[in-house]
Amino acid sequence: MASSRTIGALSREAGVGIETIRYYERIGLLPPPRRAESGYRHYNDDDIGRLRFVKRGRELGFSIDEIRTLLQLAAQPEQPCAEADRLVREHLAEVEQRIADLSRLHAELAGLACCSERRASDCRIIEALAGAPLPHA
Amino acid sequence: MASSRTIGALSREAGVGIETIRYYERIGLLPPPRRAESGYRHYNDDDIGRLRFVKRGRELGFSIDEIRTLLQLAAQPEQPCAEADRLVREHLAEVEQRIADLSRLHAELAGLACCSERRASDCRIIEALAGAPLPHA
DNA sequence: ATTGACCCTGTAGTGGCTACAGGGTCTAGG
DNA sequence: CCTAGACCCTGTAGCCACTACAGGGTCAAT
Ligand SMILES: [Zn+2]
Ligand SMILES: [Zn+2]
Ligand SMILES: [Zn+2]
Ligand SMILES: [Zn+2]
Repeated sequence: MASSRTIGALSREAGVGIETIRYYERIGLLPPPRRAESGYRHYNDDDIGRLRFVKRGRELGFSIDEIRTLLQLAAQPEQPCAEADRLVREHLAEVEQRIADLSRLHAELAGLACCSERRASDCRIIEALAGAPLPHA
Repeated sequence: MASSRTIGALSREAGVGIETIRYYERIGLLPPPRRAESGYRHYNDDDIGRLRFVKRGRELGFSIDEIRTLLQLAAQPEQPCAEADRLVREHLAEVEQRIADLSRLHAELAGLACCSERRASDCRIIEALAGAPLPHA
């Protein structure tokens, strides 16, 4: 017995918003589901699987396009998975880059804190933004 | 002699794109500059200062709204700078949160790597996305 | 029959730019 | 004086990945 569910039920089962599901369909990430006579969408078990796949991909920070590729790879079970591996490595490098950027930012911001006793004209934060040279201590 | 420059010159001096400068003006982050009879914008030295302030703020990851607030604070030199300090702390917390999120992501992705010798049907990456339980090693 | 939960389409908004299209202006060289 | 090319103008649309309506139709229980 293949179970069938409306978009609301799918939304609850997969933990993805209704609007988001319709958006994924619109951009071709999910296939158009069967429709009842009323026009209501009806989803089967494969559809949950696919949507959960997308959700996990997003949680891992993959872009929609990267997920599109991963879905294609998953649909060709006999092909070697080298490309999936490459994609993960590439994405890992992106994440590392973002962490490095944010860490640099963090250090700069941490160096600015704690001057709330001054007037704005002497504030280190304002000075740093306005371009006054900071003492290089 | 107050020097005056067109938008192209300002763009080069501040290191901010022309389209971006016009965008900042449109959203009220920069004041509308003097105009020549031709309609060309002309900027003075204060305008460079303000634009550089904005640029540094963006480089530090502040949102446009945060920069708006910082600009207002900088314009009131007699006020105490407690609010600027609070804003920086708050922003620092945001950055820390983002780093934490990305680090979690990084760990998960790193745990997936290196299976390019297999077929897609056995690929750990595909399995992990499809929801197959990973051995908890 | 009515209520209220659910569903539909289509459009517009978010942030922070960026990229045109389709024009006008300015300046240096010939 | 004329023209080429660099520069400038406005207005609009696109990017990403959603999210939030407005204005309607459908379904199940009472
Ligand atoms: Zn990626
Ligand atoms: Zn201060
Ligand atoms: Zn912030
Ligand atoms: Zn693999």
